[in-house]
Formats: sequence, C-alpha cells, structure tokens
Amino acid sequence: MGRRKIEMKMVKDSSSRQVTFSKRRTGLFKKANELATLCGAEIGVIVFSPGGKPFSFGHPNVESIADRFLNQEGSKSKAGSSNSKNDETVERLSQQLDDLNKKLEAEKKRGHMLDKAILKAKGLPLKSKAPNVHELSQADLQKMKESLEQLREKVKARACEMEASSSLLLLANEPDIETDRTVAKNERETLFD
Amino acid sequence: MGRRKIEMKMVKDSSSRQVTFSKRRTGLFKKANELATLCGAEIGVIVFSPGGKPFSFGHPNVESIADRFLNQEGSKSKAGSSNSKNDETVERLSQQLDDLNKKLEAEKKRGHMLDKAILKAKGLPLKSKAPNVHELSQADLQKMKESLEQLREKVKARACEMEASSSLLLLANEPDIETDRTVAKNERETLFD
DNA sequence: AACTATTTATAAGA
DNA sequence: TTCTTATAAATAGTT
Repeated sequence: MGRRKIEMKMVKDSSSRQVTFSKRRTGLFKKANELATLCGAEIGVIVFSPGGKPFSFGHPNVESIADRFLNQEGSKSKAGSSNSKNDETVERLSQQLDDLNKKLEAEKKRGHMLDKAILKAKGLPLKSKAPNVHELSQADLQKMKESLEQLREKVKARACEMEASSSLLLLANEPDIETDRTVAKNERETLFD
Repeated sequence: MGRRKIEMKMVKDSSSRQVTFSKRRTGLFKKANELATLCGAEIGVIVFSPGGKPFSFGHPNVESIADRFLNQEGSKSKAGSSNSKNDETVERLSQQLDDLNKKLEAEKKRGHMLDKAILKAKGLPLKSKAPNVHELSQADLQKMKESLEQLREKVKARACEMEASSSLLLLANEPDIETDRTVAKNERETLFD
C-alpha cells in the first residue's frame, strides 16, 4: 500500500504504529460512513487503541446499533412505561446527531476547498496590465458576471439555510446553549495566511 | 472511485445498491481486520443491511467489544436505577450534540465570512462595465473564464461545495477588493493582500 | 500536518 | 454472479 507495501503484521515501531493507527482509524470511519450513506445501512464501529482508548463511529449512533445487536435474540422485555419517554429522547437526539454530523461534514469539506482555492489564488500573477483585453468579447464578460452573481446567490442561500436549521435545533434542544466564539476563532485563525 | 466517481448519496437503483453494499461491506471488514492486525487494536464492526440483516466483524469478537464499550461509562455512578443505562445514553448523546453544535458554529463562521467577502465584491470592476476590466490581463480573464467553465461542469455533482470556493477564487484575483476591517483581525485581515 | 508515489478499493462492464 | 479493468481513493514513507 502507498509508497510501499507493508507486511500484514503488527507494526513494530511504537511511533509508526500510532501514526498508522490514527490514519487507518480515520479511513475506516470514513468507509463506514460511506457505506451507511450509499446504502442506507446502519453501522456501528468501535475501536480500542492499543492503549485502551475507545473510539467509535455510529450511524445513526453506536449505542443503538450495539444494543440492537446484543439484544437480537433476547428481544425486549422490561419495557416499563417510565422508559418510553427516555427512549423517545434517545431517538430524537440520535436523529439530531446524525443530521448535525452530515452538516458538519459538508461544511468541513467546503472549508477545506476554500483553503485550497485561496492558496491557489495567491500564486497567481495579476501584475501585468493587459492591453489585449478586448480579445475577450463583451458577451464573455457578461456571462462571467452573471455566473458570479448566481454563485453569490447560492452561497447566500446556503448560509441562510444553515442558520435556520441551527436555530431550530437550538430551540428544540438546548435553549440555553451558548455560542462558543473561542472555538470558532481557534479553529480557523490560520486560514487566510 | 473505480471506473467512475459516484455521488455520496443513497444509490437509487435497488440492485446496484445491493451490489455496492456487498462489496463495500467486504472492504470495510477487510480494513477493520488490517487495523486490528497492524496496530493490535480491538475492533468491533456491526452492520445492518437496509433489509435489517445483521453482519459483524470482531477482533477478538464483537460481543466483548460492544459490552466493553457500553459499560465503560455506565459504571461510574448511579447503578441502581433501572433507567441508568438510558440516562447514560442521553447524557452521552447530549454531550456529542453539544460538541457538534460548537463545531457547526465554527464552520458557520466561514460561511459568514464568505458572505462578507462577496458583499464587498459588489461594486467591483466586473459590475461596472469596462474601466476596471482593462486592468486585468487577458491571461487573468482567461483563467477566470476557465474557472467558471470548470465550475459549471461540477455544479451537479458538488453543488454546495465548489461554488463557494470558485467564487472566492475569482474574487481573490480581484485587485480592487478591500479587506473587511470589521472582522476580527486574526480571522481574515490578511485575506486578500 | 502536508506531500506523492504506490498500492488498494471499487464502479462499470463483460 | 464472478471476473476484469480503468479510475478513484487510501495510505506508507518522507519532509
């Protein structure tokens, strides 16, 4: 695989093993997510690192998958009426979690591409003042302008959509949640440099 | 992937979806096995097909992994209540939700900044017919044009992702754009210098 | 954390 | 379905 093929046995060097673990765990979760998305499957993945640290991926969430799997034969029994409310809560939270996860994924992807686009743009010349500008037809320029404006609209629409759903989520679930500006700042302060 | 790249959405055709599910489930389990082997990790993977049929992979076995995962937190306090397990789950999910909400907030900021950049771009050269356009070289215009054309091709497949970055790419090439001083400085002051 | 040279995974097609 | 194959994706080694 990759730059070199590796033997399928325990990686000896502890440091390399940690790196491999991290990379492959990420890859595994991604694959699991793709399988869930493409096929509508419900998936739970639980990984304990060599150090015993737990990681998990779940669609819609690990707990429900694990429960369902473990109780496949035993079926449900002790269904007290006091549990039904909690069950509903779990179901609702799970759905919200799933939804949020999807949105986050989309946003992260977009952000990453944004980074790349900006880096690319920085490398472009732009110094020369061109005399041959007229070789592009006015029609071309008009087309470009229109496209740009369409894009603006789409971007705006998307921003609004996100804001709306976020607000809804907050209202429905955490009325007193606080917006964490610190996280926002820290996560992207090196973006545009 | 493969012969063609596919959209990351539910495969519509039921037959194709079944094939995809089968292939990717195999691939996922193989990856899980490799991770366990290479890193000495303990892994459990549970998959319910769209039809509700269960599949699982475990190293050393799924049950022990699932048990360990479900009980690792349940042991910390109130063990007497019959609702404790559900309560733990709710608590866990709530925490995840909270965390995700914060991350979404952070990502949303990117969208807002995009908006600001685009708003700033209004009243830029492209809007007024010609004068400022002459300051762009033909090569630059050609690049912009090509970017737009590439963009159009990709709109179908990646509607929400490419348009934003492409817009910014075009805007970033704009020599007359101003930075928005009202935004916190470590967020974007050096954006378009 | 980013970068590539390669290896793997896999979507279509036979 | 299983096999093939062209192409996309993952990733080992490196910086």
